[in-house]
Amino acid sequence: MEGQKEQSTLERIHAAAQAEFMEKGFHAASLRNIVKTAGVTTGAFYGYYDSKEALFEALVGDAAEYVLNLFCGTVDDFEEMEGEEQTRQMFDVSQDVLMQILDYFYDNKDTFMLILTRAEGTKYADFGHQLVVREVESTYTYMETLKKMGHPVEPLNRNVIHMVASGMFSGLCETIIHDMPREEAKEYLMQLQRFYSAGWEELLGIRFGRESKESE
Amino acid sequence: MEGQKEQSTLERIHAAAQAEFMEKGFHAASLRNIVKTAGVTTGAFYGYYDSKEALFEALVGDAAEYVLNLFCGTVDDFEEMEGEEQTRQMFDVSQDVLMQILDYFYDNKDTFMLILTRAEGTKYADFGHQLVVREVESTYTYMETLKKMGHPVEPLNRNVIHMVASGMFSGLCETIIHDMPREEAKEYLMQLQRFYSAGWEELLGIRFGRESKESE
Amino acid sequence: MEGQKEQSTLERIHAAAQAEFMEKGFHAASLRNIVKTAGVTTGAFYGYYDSKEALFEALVGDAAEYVLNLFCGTVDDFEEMEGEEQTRQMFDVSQDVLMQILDYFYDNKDTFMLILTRAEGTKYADFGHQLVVREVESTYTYMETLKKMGHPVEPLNRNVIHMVASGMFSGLCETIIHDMPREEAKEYLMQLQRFYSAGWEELLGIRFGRESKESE
Amino acid sequence: MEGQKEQSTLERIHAAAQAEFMEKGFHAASLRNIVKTAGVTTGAFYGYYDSKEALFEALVGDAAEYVLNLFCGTVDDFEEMEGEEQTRQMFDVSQDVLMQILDYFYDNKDTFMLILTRAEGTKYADFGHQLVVREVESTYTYMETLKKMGHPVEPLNRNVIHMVASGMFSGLCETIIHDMPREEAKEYLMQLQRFYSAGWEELLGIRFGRESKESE
DNA sequence: GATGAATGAGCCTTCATTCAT
DNA sequence: TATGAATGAAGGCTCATTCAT
Repeated sequence: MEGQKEQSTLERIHAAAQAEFMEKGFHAASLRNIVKTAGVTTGAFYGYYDSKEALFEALVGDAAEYVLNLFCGTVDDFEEMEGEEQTRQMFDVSQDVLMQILDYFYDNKDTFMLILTRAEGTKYADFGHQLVVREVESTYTYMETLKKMGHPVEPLNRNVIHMVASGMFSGLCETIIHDMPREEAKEYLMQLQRFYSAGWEELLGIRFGRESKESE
Repeated sequence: MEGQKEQSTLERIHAAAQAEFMEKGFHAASLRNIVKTAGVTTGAFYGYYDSKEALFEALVGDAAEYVLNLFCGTVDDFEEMEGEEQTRQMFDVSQDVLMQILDYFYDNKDTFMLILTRAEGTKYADFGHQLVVREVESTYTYMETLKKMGHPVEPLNRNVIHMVASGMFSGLCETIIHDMPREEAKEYLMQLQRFYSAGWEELLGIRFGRESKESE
Repeated sequence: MEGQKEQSTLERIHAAAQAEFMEKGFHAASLRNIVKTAGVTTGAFYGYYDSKEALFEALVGDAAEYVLNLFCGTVDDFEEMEGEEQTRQMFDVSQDVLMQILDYFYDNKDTFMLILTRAEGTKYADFGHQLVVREVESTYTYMETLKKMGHPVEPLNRNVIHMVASGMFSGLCETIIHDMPREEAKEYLMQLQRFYSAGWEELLGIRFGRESKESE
Repeated sequence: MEGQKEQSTLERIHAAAQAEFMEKGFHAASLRNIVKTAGVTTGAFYGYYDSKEALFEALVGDAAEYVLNLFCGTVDDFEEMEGEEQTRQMFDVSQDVLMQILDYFYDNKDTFMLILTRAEGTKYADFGHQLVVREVESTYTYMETLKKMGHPVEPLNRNVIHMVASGMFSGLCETIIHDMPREEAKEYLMQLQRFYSAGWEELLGIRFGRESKESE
């Protein structure tokens, strides 16, 4: 309270852990190294966390959950729309949520670097896969809806959708992984979205409504 | 001599290593566990390989190199074509090499599961990234060529190309990662290619020649 | 708190290490054996030292450095004297420093047994050689001084001086190596010094000033 | 017989062993390394020798024994002389045997480097000590003889003799250890002998007959 | 005489975690 | 809340030597 310069024990542990996990990955990271860097003792550490895994979770858990919730919530909302409305809104909703995620990634860059590249051996290793799976499910349901609405949609296997969705997520992640500047990344993401929209239209044989591209 | 069932020591080591690496990843895999499963002593193991890393390399090195060479060779050849020829052939060349890679992935499924998902801590951890980088470079060069040929191509930043290429590769990998049947996977990949072609056409504002889609 | 008999962990490690190194030499000594004898685990050991080598150093480092400094300091001081003064004091200074070293050897007998006979594989393996080299340099300088002062000194090659100095040091070490009683050793050392003085006088063709031998 | 270029298996083993022992010392030397360098298999090696120790012995045994016999034989012969004769001959006999040893050292330089500096862990570690002990015994006996002959010899403790003899041997060894040229080494050794003679005369209070120093 | 795969004990070192203080 | 010594299992790896061929 008196001075803001001094970091609390916990803060020092977090900082040291972030650096160590980032440098070596979860498995190769050494807890002893972390506490040494943090300038605390092992005993002190175990007063805060029960294990190395718990420490990793503390570092990334909230952010991961936030994105998961953000994405799933958006998808849930989308699924409650009517079919026509879905087609009309799809592009914008998608663009919106992707942009939000991108922003959140950049707001918590270190954290998501950990999640996306250093989580092998933790339950966050399949973070991306979780998002993709939810996306696939939603897209599949949407396709069913289209069919029910009498639109002649080419039948697509869930696996294709998975492959596409996985690619989209992968592309999204490259922005922070390769340290692209945030504003540029937003540009890229919008281009990527146009790319994917065109792809979906090609595959489904339909056309989405979008404002960002009036022509044709 | 009597039966063919007996495996050689090396074969047993390989089998045990494949299983252990697959289960725990390179770092967490235990050499002691591997040799125990293989039914040999550590000393015996070191008669074959110099280190845990060398063992991993023996398991995946050739296959990784093969794909790298296959892909880079194809890209090299493509880059030596004339601009017009490139545009005409792009789709087919691309489809062809992707199909070859897919086939090779399935011919060596266990191996590529290791490379793609369990290589953290080895030099194969960036296998995908290497391919993507080469692809990006080639695409960028192609864009320059188009520009020189007088085609009005929308200027694309390397990073966007990277994001797209990374997504394509990611999609390709999902086939074996999620254990899709080979023949189905080929179908999916062809659809994915249509998807990506449409995406590129959208982004670049051009149209590729392809037989698989006469209409329009 | 209750009794003084209980040794600390570190003391037990030191004692066990001293015994093991003494018995087998640095290289052949087994850390596992040391910690077993000390009644601790390997982990406990590495809380104190970073390596087997660090343990050896902890056992002998200070003592080795002390003698090195004592000797070099004395030699440095000697070299700052004037030539005449040097000749006059040589015997006494030499006797004094040798006696001091002998005493220090005996005060730390176990330690110097390690340094002098069990240090192969460590940086202390050339402890004696270091002292000898310094002695040789000093003697050589003294010879030059004599020459400058106009004394007809027979020219001696550095190598001869090295051989003599090495012998003197070797003789000195035999006292503790062969477990001679300290007081007797002092007697022997004084005789050895008379021996070496006579040798030098013969070789250099001069005569040192000394009180212990008035006659002749 | 046909070609002299090809080395036999045994010769290659010897050469590799010499190099490995020289580089790392007996204990740290790796037999596997030796056979690899020699280009043979471990099995082949064990056809020649029963152990690493046996190999070391094969390399140095004969030479060590030769010097031991040469020295002890000389001392034995000396001890059979009459007292007066001993005093008269001492210097020459001593010089002669030292020169012979020096020559033999140089004739088998690699071998004696092994014996004198790399034998820790073998029975040759105390090679020097053995020579010294014999020398001490002889000198002590000689002193007794002198006493019996009525010469007023200052009583010397065996330990002093040991210290002196040890120094002499140490000086002798420095020649090959420090790679002094053979002919120079001989010069140095003669100077060393004058040094030691003067020392003994001082200590015993007698005078040896020697030709190399007529004066006085 | 030679092979070379295999042994099995041993090497030094690091790990995440516990617990008495 | 914190200490820090200690645990005990496990890590990858090397050793001299053996033995069926």
